Amino acid sequence: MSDLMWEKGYAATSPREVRDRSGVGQGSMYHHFPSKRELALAALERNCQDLLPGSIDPLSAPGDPLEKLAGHMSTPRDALKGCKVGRMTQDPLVATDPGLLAPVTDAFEKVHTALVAVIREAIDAGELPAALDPDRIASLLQATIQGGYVLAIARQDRAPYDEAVAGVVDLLRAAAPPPAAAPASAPTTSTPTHRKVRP
Amino acid sequence: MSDLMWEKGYAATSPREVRDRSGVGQGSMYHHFPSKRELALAALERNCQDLLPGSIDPLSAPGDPLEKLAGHMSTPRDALKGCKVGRMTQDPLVATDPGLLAPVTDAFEKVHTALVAVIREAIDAGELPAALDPDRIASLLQATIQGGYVLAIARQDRAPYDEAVAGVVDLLRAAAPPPAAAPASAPTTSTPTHRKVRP
DNA sequence: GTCTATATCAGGATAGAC
DNA sequence: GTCTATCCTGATATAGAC
Repeated sequence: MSDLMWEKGYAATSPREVRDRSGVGQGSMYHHFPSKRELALAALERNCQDLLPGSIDPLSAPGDPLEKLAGHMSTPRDALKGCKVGRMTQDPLVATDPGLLAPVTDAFEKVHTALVAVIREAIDAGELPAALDPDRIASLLQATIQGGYVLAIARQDRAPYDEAVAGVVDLLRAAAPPPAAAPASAPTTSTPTHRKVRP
Repeated sequence: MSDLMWEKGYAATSPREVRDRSGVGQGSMYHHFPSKRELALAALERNCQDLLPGSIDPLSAPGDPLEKLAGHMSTPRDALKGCKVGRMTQDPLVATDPGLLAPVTDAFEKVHTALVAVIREAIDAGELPAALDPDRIASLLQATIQGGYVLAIARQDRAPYDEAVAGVVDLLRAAAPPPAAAPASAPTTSTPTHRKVRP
């Protein structure tokens, strides 16, 4: 079911397909899950768990903040298959069902939080202008990936996905040096625990 | 059908709903369209025509390039409803049907072309660094919008859409002044017809 | 717990009167 | 050209044997 949700979404996946692909009888499935919806919920939570560590852990690891952001964007992704999690937002049955949408909301929120932390590190390190809003940049990075999938599928070609990702990394680098301020000064309101001075 | 495609996608829309909403008999529909697919194709082409002029015309109009890009991003959009066109890419029946996907491919391509032209103008005008790749930035801008919809629906809140859009505009502005080069020099390979010198 | 067989209903399309 | 009535299939779920 997890795979089928990724390939075809929730609404378009039938119990029959689940049975065929899993080799399990129809009755067994309904013995363990009261309905297709509950099965989908379990599958979705599993898909979120599959993706989250790979997204969040590298961001939490030590390393140069801007490089971590670039690395996050460059993580290999199958642009033409779409996002296991993000795709659910376009499924009308999922988007209108708060219970099914919850794992999706949660997954995006967790990645957002991790991104914001790294963006703050980058600002503190003088790699990004202090005038940038970390929430905006974090949402932009997530949107770039999700939107990249849309463009890639629309063209049946991963090129626009790669372009968008490369574009936002280019822009981050182009925006990098705060024109005149000294990198190590101008502290933000938070305690500068992970401040990092560029040479 | 156009409305239903927007609200629920293609696969999730039944002929019965079309009949109910339009007040037309089932037979009438099949008199004009041989199948649901042909009806959907017509509806989709109509949706593309609805959106394209509003996206492209302002970009082709005269005006400051960077402001045109910012204006394109800030065009009011119903973030929680998703994109009439982009949403189709997540519908498995559409994505696997070249005939249905064609209008979508085409619409994105046309906006991309218009964006690239304006980005070149901005570079020629010295508003953006010449090192930026117009195709990348154009794909990034489109991805930001499409991905913003995904984030907004995931959170059932338009805030992340607005953040992403604001974020990319912030980055464009932050990247703006090419550090040291004279704005009016360093011509690109194309004839600089619409060159614009910043004071 | 798993299986096959079956019930129920909606999606998609057709028939044929008007 | 439009309508109502109807057909066929597959999606979802249940029954009940093993």
